[in-house]
Amino acid sequence: MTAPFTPSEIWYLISKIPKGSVVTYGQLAEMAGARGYARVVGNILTQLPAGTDLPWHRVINGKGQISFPDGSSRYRLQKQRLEQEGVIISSGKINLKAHQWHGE
DNA sequence: ATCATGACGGCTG
DNA sequence: TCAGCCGCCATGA
Repeated sequence: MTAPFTPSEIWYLISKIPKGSVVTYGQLAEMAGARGYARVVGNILTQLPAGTDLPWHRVINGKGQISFPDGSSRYRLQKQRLEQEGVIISSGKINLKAHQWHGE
């Protein structure tokens, strides 16, 4: 854990993402003051407990896509949760310009 | 110390 | 637009 931020900092940021909005892994890293650490943010999400209350589904990659194998159960769960919040997903892609959250 | 792997991202043809 | 390729950082074998 040599990263310039701790898991709890990332968890906090994620808890602040408004319903119906999304942010990218790289964005979270930047918000935590560490450009280039997108991958590490992903590593942290992997450690999340199964029934966590954090809205982890609002975190997607920079291409505007869900970072799970298309069709996998986790992919379907994330997609379903996002659509339920009003996020439009067409052709597996999300319009970042329209849904991306830019901080508080 | 080296190698592979991952919920990433940017550049390029 | 899209697939490749490469760079990036942490973690575990």
